[in-house]
Amino acid sequence: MIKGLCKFGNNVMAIALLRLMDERGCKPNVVSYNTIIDSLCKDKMIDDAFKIFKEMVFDKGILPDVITYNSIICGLCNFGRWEEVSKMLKEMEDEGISPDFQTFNILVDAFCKEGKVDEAEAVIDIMVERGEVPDIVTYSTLIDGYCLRGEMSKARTVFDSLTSRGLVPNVITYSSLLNGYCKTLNIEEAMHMFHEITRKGLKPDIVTYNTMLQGLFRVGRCGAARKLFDEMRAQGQLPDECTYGIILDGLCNNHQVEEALSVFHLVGDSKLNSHIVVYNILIDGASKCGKFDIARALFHDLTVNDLQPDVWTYNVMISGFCGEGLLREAKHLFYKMDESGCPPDNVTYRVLLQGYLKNQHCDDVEMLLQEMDGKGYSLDASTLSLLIDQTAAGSLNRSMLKLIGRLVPKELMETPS
DNA sequence: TTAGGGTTAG
Repeated sequence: MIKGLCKFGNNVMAIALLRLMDERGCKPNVVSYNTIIDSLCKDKMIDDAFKIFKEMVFDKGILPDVITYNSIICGLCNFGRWEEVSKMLKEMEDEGISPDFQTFNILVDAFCKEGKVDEAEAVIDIMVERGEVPDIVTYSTLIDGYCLRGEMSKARTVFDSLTSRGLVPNVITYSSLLNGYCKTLNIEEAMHMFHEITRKGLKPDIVTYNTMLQGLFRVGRCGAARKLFDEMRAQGQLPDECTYGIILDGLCNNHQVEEALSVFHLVGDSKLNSHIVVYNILIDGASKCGKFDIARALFHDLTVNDLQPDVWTYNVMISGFCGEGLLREAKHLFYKMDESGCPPDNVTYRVLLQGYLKNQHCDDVEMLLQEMDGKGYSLDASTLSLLIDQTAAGSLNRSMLKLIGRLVPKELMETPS
């Protein structure tokens, strides 16, 4: 019952049920608590999960087990709350609960997602030292980590080592490697992987198809993408919202915005079009192709269709306004997004700053830099070089250099260009 | 009667 409620995302009801159980003398055990804690962590409500955790331990005197810790550690990892992860690991050891196979896999995954493959490899070493045997998930995760960094030969080495470890790659393993090849634009090798899947008696799933489709669009092979799309449907794989996004984005990036828009209109009033991502892709595509009037119309349609713009939507629109030289409108939207409860992120600042710089709005540049400084944001390499160029050319006041210096992130200080 | 992996837009 608790699990059912959690599954439907109804954590509040699940917690209420937990309390009711307690009142009626049916004491919740560690399993009931774990179910709720895990669900809260998955719904990104990590602080609520902590509250329930504390209630379980301190009020009810129920001891957490390795599953409790794994759920919380996984939730913390997803938020990059590393210090707390270490704290929880230490707490586990203190309580005499050893991290298990899954604890290690969670850590490997977390490091790989951050591109920290060396750390992930180190975790695997510790895992082996402790007598745990890494499985296909562990290594597929590691392959993902290398793919994310574009280190395909290392990803390949891990993949090739699987058989000697007695592990059999599954469709997810293949898709991970295929994804790496697509991202590095090695479409031949990606296609080869794709064919390997069926050759090994496995079946490409929706993610495999989506990944391959995106790869084909990225290298401009729209015809091949079309053929694959037909093939996937013939194989009984139903396109999902991800497929839809990939196709719209693929068409836009291959100068086929008209085609993308006609697909969008053909889909019409369906659930597929009720997703903000779809609008973001089209608004971006239209404005990049110089059809900013269409982008504006789509942005306007959001309110009509009761869709809430997100930070991407605003960024794409602000970028579009800047590209059109409509700085006043860009600035207006920048303030409006914050008022609408959607605070600007580092991309917003980057986009608007570049717009101001390219249009020589020096006062606005300074104001924005100060705002970034106050909020702890930092500059990216390309905006920084624009700033430096314009200061050198005398179009920006040199007094701003100190402020700019504070906004240079550590990574950029270490690699002078 | 609870926990782990891959795909979507700046």
